[in-house]
Amino acid sequence: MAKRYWLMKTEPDVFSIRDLKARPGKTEAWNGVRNYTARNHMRDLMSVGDGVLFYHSSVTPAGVAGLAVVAKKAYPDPTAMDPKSEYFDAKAKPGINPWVMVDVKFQQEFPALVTLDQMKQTPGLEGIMVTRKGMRLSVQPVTAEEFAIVAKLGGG
DNA sequence: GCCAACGTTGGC
DNA sequence: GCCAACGTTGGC
Repeated sequence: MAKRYWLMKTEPDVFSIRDLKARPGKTEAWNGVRNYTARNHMRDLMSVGDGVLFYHSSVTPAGVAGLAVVAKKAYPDPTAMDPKSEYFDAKAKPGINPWVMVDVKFQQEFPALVTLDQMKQTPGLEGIMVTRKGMRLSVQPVTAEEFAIVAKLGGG
């Protein structure tokens, strides 16, 4: 399958690019996605080697903090079946757990955040989803061109 | 199956 | 903290 590119959002207070870098193998399971569109992107379209723009949300400024890569294709997210988890979903049962996660591996942290505002002003990024008002999808597809432009802005 | 109410996201 | 946008829920 052809390599694809993604933007994945996280609140850095919860999990940041530095947390990813500090993980064993610099790899983390991307659990807690509870939106069907985002789930479908992970389950149906993501493959090992896909590029990831690692986006920090709910901070000022928000923006892409670095690059990562998909290290394992989608598999069941156990936090959905853990009553003690904040991501628990009563609909999830063994065998019918609707939620999946992928593993994501650290590639690089940008020297400076590529901010939302910067992306809005950059030619070639007119269509990137994250700049659209009200766009809150946590796993978004980006084009190879958009990925390359953001990587370059980040100094990657 | 429609759609209003509700809850959440996330930039500002 | 505000509130627009949007996804989900649930009554009908």
